[in-house]
Amino acid sequence: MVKRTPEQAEETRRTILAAARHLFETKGYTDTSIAAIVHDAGTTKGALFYHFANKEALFREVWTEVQLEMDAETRAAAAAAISSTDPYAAFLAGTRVYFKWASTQAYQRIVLTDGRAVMGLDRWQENDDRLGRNNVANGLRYLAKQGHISDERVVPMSVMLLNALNGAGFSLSRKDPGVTADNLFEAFEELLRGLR
Amino acid sequence: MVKRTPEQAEETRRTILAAARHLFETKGYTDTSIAAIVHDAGTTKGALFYHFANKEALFREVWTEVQLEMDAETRAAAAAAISSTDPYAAFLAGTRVYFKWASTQAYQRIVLTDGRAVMGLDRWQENDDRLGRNNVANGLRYLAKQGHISDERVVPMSVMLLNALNGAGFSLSRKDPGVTADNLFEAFEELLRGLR
DNA sequence: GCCTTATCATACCAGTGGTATGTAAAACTT
DNA sequence: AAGTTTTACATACCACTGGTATGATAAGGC
Repeated sequence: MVKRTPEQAEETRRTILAAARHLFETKGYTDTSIAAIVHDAGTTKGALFYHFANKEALFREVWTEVQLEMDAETRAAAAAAISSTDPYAAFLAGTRVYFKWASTQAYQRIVLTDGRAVMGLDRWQENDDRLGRNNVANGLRYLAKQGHISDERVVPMSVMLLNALNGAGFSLSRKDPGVTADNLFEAFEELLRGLR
Repeated sequence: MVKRTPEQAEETRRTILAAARHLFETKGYTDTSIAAIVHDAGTTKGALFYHFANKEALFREVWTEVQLEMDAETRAAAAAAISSTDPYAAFLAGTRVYFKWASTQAYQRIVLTDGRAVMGLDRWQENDDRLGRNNVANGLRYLAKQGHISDERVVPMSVMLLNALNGAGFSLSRKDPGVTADNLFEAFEELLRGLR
């Protein structure tokens, strides 16, 4: 049997994506061969190259998948934490969830480490601006509207704060001595509240 | 002629390193083939694999070379800017030079982007801790000793600030609208002076 | 003057991402 | 219902890659 129903085709597509995601996460992009992916997925290269243009396109789909999951979770956390007493509350809740993601191997390898190297900087920016940084910028814009930080600081600050969180995630996962999720995030909070 | 004098051997080694550095900088690690390197260097694979264990080892030497140049320049700038009136002066002078490096294509591709992906996180950390982050940590330790920031903040802050600068470099080189080297660095300075 | 050894050059190899082609079943046409 | 087209793969193949094994030649020590 070679031809499947559309549902079956979607199924093999998802199977390939799942196998690729797992391998990209554990072994990295370059150390993951197409042969290994289709082996784990229980299919062949024919199926893979039918569903995806090439290895990089497959990676981009995995990358986007991870980013969308992160995005949804951080937005939800921020929305749920909106407070009338502390204008920083929603922003901090969102960043705390993002920080949790940035500490996972999946996010580090797929999104942060390999993502930049595999797709060029341009494509990475294009996607990351939309998903990652834009949320930070929106949060800062809200703080600016409340008068807590200055307007023209929003853009440069969003870049730096997002990257600060990425670095914090790396630091945590590498178990730097004397570093915990809590004291890292406290430091970040201090950084943020110090602004004017 | 196949055998050379030691000086000639060193020369070919340097030629290979230079060709590799140029290609890694302009085309990236994966899009640079060994064949292209030895072609540009005017030698053969035999010479390359005699002088370097493998492609990754060659890359690591290039990486270290770039990092050492950056390190020397930032240290010099910081040392030259030590001031009795402003305790932040030396630190800011050093970070300003680092920021300039972080805006160059060479540093972005070789050190920041490909570096993490090619050598694993472990090796990258190991080297980056020594060269990049350690300088930031030392600067912060100095500020802590003066009582401007708290001691236990030094480590987490050094991670976050270094990554903030990296991000700033990316942002600058991608020409984000309304972003200049000056206003980026002013934002960073504000971030730093906001600490206590 | 011989022998060892450093410094390459060349031929070769296994594995890689990617393509061309074959093929069977589903879906559409009439 | 039969025939045709198209989808969803499977298989065989290819150019190229990093890396290795082997060969060659001159330098340097004895």
